[in-house]
Amino acid sequence: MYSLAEENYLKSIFHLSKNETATVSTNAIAADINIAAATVTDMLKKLADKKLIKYQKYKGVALTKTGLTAAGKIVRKHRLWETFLVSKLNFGWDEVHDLAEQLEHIKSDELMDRMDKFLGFPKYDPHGDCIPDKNGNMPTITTKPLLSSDTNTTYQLVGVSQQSTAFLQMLDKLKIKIGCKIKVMDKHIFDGSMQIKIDNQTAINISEMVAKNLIVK
Amino acid sequence: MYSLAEENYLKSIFHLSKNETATVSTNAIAADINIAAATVTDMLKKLADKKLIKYQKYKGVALTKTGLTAAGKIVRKHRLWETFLVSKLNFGWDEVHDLAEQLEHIKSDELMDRMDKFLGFPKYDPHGDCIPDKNGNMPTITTKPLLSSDTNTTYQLVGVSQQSTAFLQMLDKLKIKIGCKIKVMDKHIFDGSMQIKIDNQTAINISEMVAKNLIVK
DNA sequence: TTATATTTTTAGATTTGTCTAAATTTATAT
DNA sequence: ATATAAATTTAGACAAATCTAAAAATATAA
Repeated sequence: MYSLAEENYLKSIFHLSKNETATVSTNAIAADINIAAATVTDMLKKLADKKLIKYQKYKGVALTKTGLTAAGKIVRKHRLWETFLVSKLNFGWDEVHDLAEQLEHIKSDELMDRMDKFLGFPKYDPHGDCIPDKNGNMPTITTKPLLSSDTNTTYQLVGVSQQSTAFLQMLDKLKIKIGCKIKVMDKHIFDGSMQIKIDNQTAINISEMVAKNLIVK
Repeated sequence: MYSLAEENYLKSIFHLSKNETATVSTNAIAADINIAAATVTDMLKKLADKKLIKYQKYKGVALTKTGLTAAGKIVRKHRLWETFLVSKLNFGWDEVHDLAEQLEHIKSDELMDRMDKFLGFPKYDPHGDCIPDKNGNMPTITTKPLLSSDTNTTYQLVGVSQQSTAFLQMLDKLKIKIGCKIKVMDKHIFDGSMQIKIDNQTAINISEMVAKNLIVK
């Protein structure tokens, strides 16, 4: 088992290395978790001793296989807890981060497996991010909810994650069809809604609910 | 906010002072939370400085009003989490203690209020112990051990005063559940055992040991 | 009531995770 | 290419929570 501090470093390295394939710098970690760079250096040595990261002085770090699955398991817990808080306790999706940050450190695989089942084995958390499997592996999916997409990027609609008549009829009205091109113009933090263009037509506004259920690549 | 360690001391003092009205001894706390007596002394000074306990060297401690409600809130969280684990995630009532011991330290009143609502505002946890209200106050209810009950009277089982796995498993075998009706048919002076009917089924015999640990109203 | 045992506290040390300030290494710019 | 800036590490310190061993206070027993 890892300490609370160790888990936070692993998680930070995990998130920071997501975009770049390269190594993560000491300062980046320090800024991310709000801790002095000197402290980070100390902890990196400790994590390297435990074979959780590859670390060379002044050269930055990367997770080892062990470190990656350890981090993946923490992220899994975080995202399952967020899903629980939103879908069962009716928290807003913008209110659950700090709480999940505490809950993710609860030690029990059994608990999370039961929670997973209780929630109906969700694939995405309330922000549209993938939930890693019980071994900490991030499912390699090239598709994702439009909700977690980047502004000013064009995607293709490959599916929807909801079959209700009301939803599908709405898509018809909006001329949103499987296979169409969706360009994300703007995202509003306030209510999760976004401005999009369908096949280069005039921009329309869709709610968070809709964006969450459109699966794009 | 109190540290994890502080919360554990408060909880321990709370539980230990439950029976006796007198003060709690340093050694009793040390034994309860498995920590050296010298360490307990240090922490008692700290808690006394914060006005959470009344403490005089060599004389033992008692919770102040502030300390009592602080402890009550922790106990509330513990018992709400146990209720959640058993009633929503289908854990056995004998499996949830250690997990609740972790979860009770999550910092968020909002979370517990929502959980309380989600669970339907339960009055008792899975072991039949009262759940304190949101201000940490323990409801005062008139309950007693079945052992001190009257013959030919029907009671309702509201709790058990022992948490050992052996005991809880035995109750499962005997189909004795929290909330069930217990009619006292006969009491044997000789060995303290008694003849009872559970929910009007055929009478069974239980030992004094068992009768002592069943709390009814 | 006085010696012995038990309980509690004091004193000093350790571990973990953090800090600041100074030194060192690497990167950047002229 | 070398001076300057930025990033990183080292060194030394600190707080929280713990420990062991020894001293002091309290309780018990002959």
